[in-house]
Amino acid sequence: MKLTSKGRYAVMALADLANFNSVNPVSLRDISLRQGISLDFLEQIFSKLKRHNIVKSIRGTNGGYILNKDPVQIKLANILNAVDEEVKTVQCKKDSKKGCNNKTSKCITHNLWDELEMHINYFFEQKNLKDLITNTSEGRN
Amino acid sequence: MKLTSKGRYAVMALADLANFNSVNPVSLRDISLRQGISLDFLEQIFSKLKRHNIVKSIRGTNGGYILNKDPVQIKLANILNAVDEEVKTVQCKKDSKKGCNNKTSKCITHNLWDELEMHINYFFEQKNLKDLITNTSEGRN
DNA sequence: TGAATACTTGACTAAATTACTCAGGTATAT
DNA sequence: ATATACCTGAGTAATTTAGTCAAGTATTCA
Ligand code: FES
Ligand code: FES
Repeated sequence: MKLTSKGRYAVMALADLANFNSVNPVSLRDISLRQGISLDFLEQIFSKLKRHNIVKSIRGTNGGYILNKDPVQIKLANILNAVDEEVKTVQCKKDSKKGCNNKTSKCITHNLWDELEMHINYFFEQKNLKDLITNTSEGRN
Repeated sequence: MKLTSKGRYAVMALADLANFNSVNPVSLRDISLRQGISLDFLEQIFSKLKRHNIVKSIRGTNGGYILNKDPVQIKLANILNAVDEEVKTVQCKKDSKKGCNNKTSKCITHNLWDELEMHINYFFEQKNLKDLITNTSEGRN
């Protein structure tokens, strides 16, 4: 049960972006250098974040990305969903009547895993980017 | 962020075992057939469960496994820990001072992931095998 | 205008992990 | 004796992850 780099990097990069939340766009190159994340990988990630309207892009010299919404409105759930990081606790198909290993009904543990999934998703729904900025006690806002 | 088969199967198999919680041991062959899990894979899993004193084994004809404790005392956390399914939300070393990507300090998202890890582990601490047997109605204390 | 910057896109690949299988063995009941 | 069923370690195919690589396009500024 672990978080992928893609998901972690997406949040990390957006936290960086939120921290430098000035009028000026922030280039991926800067984020790459500050956070030690591969530029090419960041590009993949931001392409998805843009498609999900979490960031806006500005091309050309002095271009970069800026947040498309107020940090408080960007939930962790939105970010992770954008980069296809999904919480998956069961093997069986969600909408199918079949259970694990193609059995004809849902198994005895199915409800448990559903509960777990909800439990985790609740966390992602509660937390937003703003929480990440103000939590650092860096005294900046 | 997903649960591995090993972890899911371990819980599934123990739930099966708890359901047939008679005086007689339950063979892995039976569990394999009932739950559709590979026998060889089950043997790997039960070897670990036994090493962690979650089950007891009885060899020979009519042998099998029985629970080593009352189902209410077997927490999900114990089971998952036994089969090496660990919750891992960060990349950085837990006890090191270094952060992600070998940076000199913990990154801005570190606390968030720690919180998430605690949030998930809390779930695993709360739930036990008994919850899985007497389930059906959401009798959460 | 032209060079530099920085976003855009898709394909590709090495490394790691997962989910097993396989090939032996040992203990016990009948 | 034989069948049953636990026990152990090594090996391996399939999948996923974590990127890289290559070839663009748009914008700014000197
Ligand atoms: S987890 Fe859904 S049927 Fe087993
Ligand atoms: S998650 Fe621990 S330093 Fe980034």
